[in-house]
Amino acid sequence: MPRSAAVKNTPAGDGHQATYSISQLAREFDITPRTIRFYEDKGLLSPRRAGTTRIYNGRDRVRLKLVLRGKRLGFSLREIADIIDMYDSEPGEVGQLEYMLRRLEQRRSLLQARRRDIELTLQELDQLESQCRSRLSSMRRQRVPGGGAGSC
Amino acid sequence: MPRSAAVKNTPAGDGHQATYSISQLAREFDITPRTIRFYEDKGLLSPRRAGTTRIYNGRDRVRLKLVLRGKRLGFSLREIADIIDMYDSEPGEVGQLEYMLRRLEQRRSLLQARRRDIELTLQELDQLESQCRSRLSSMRRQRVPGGGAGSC
DNA sequence: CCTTAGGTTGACGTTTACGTAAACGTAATA
DNA sequence: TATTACGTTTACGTAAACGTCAACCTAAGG
Repeated sequence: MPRSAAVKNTPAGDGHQATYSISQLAREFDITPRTIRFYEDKGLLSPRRAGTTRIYNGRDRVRLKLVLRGKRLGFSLREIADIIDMYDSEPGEVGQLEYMLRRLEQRRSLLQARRRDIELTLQELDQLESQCRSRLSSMRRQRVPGGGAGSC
Repeated sequence: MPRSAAVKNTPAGDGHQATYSISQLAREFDITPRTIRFYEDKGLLSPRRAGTTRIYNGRDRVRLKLVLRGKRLGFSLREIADIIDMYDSEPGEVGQLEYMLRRLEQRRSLLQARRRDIELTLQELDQLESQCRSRLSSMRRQRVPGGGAGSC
């Protein structure tokens, strides 16, 4: 045997899903195993166990991805847990479904507001950049046009 | 005199800018005075003083607005300080300007990535919502169509 | 004069999201 | 057999971003 069955176990054509070790996922998403265990402690993940060792499947991996995306968007782990749980909650009764619809609507408007924030900021970056460029070109017209880094 | 010159001092037509007390700003942006002082402590604000009392002008208010927008976008106060300082930094030399252009470009791509995250999430919300709705309608077709809240 | 409504500076407490280290088990490899 | 690489739990440490007092000053109003 070569010395590593790593990267992805049982990706074969049979019924088994691909599985991952904690450090494989950590490497893939550039976080530490500690972080992944911490997320599990907060109820965001619940991988299978082989004895004491954690084994993650494709669904676990997707959940982790969602967690990290939520973090990039500035949500707390508690909020993320709430959101993710909506993804794979069983239907339940009518009241539950209506409640969920209301919460989805809240999320939507919040995300739209955030997107608006981003677009405003991007516009301001554009302004700053053009100011920068015009200053630069006016400076270059006046003095030492050959300076700067990379010219040597 | 009525008992409050509050809301906005000297908004008149002379040279003075509008000024604000700390609690006025706190109310306007729905944060506490403590938060505003904390931001000052971190170098994000530097209002004028009348004796010991802080007095904020229009520019201070705009800075605070930018801080809060940065927070909504998930930036740390240190990052926000770095960004905001670019807004009103004096031109400086060519190297500085080029450095600033590179940082602007980094910010831009980061914000674009975040916007992409948001759009993905919004799409998923759409999917969830339509799943919800179809389940709801199929449930209503089968049983007690007159239920729910607000019907009494 | 006393209260009330605002302002100030410490200073310690709290929550979140991990980092870091100790102490241990296990399986493959030199 | 000893090392190396990976895994585990438990526990304490920490940085960020405030909250929450306490103790004080100060101008306006009844």
